[in-house]
Amino acid sequence: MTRQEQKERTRQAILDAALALSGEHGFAQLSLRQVAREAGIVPTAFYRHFASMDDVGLALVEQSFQTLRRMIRDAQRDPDTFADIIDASAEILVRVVKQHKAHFGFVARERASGSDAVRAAIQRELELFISELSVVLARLPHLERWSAEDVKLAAGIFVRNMVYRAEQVVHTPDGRPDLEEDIKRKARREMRLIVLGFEKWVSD
Amino acid sequence: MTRQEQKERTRQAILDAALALSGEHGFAQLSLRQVAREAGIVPTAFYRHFASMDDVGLALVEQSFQTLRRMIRDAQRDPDTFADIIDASAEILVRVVKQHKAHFGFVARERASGSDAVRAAIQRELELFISELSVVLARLPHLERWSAEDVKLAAGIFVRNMVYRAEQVVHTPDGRPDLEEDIKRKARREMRLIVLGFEKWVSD
DNA sequence: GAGTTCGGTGAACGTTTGTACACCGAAAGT
DNA sequence: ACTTTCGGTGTACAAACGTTCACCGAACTC
Repeated sequence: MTRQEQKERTRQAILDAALALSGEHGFAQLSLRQVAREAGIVPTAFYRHFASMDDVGLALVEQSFQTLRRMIRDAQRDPDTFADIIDASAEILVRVVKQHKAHFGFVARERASGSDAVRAAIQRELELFISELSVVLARLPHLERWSAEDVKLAAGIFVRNMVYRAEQVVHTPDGRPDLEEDIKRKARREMRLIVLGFEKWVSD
Repeated sequence: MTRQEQKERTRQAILDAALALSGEHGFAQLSLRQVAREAGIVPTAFYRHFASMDDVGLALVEQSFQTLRRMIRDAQRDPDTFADIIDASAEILVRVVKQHKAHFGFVARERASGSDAVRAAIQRELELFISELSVVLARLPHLERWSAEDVKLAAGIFVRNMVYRAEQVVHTPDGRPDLEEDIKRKARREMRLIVLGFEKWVSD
């Protein structure tokens, strides 16, 4: 195994360990030694990869949002998405969040409580996500004539509501399809209610 | 000074210390010794008032939501509230959150990242708040015929959006009325957009 | 006024923490 | 084949942690 491969592997082990452990008691209270132990290395070896735990946090933000982006890309390829964009969104939301509970849980938790650097990084990524959704929304029937600001406002409401429902999915125990269906149903209805406002909004 | 008075005073000092310190690095990473130091007592004296830091967290949740409740009660007394309920809500939101940044910051942070007990307590209080808002919303022109579930759905969207704007206010530096105005404006427009959907919603 | 209650004290313990340092051995560079 | 690079190791130390215990003195009870 080349040195580069091995290094990347250990780096990922640290990230995996941090992500797994942060699910139990929050990222901020992880100790460097704890993470190193879980990653199978000695504490001092940690410094060969990250300068501090804060850097690990930033790397996890990046990794988590890569997951999110992949989800969006795949969703847009799926032909079902265009049949009913709301039904498809609710479906995808629950499925993907369930698949990546650790990443989404991390983002949900650290969005409000992480270090300044981590919080800022998450905030930036979410803004980016809102911008991307704005592009999609702008093509909807009633929104063609809206100002860019208004489209972003609507996208923001959408995204924040989805973040909330994603949090719920994260905290839903596995093997409870009834609870998942309930979340999907609520998410759908919420989106529908918001969309209804679109028709009557007078953009300035 | 009676013993009871003194005890209550120290207890409050612990809560104040924990609230103030948690503003910097999050409640979970506070140490008992740190809080005791800030409160002006010796670590062991802490145990005369709380069994653990977790209990302090629960007490802070209660105190924070008392603040919120007082805000709602006062708002409903204010005659301006009924002139335009949306304008008034945005105004009150920013004013009160600014006045109690520590409490609202605590709730925002711990809502997603606190211990299970603290998170559950906050979740319960927010649900309660949504129920109360539902009662108010149910009297609005278009919502009279809605099912209880639908009213709650709408109230949930409202509250979650306000929580987000409250988070923003918490992170807004003092003495920036321009930023505050911007938040108010966005909050107003978001509420208006959501309300527009009310007229067309068909409740089942 | 004697006796009890109880909030606060101070020393002490065993852990865990972050980080420094010198060192090793295999991969990479020559 | 040599030297260099570098990810990982083991020891070490001072600091902070939660919790225990015996103890003090002023506010309470009677």
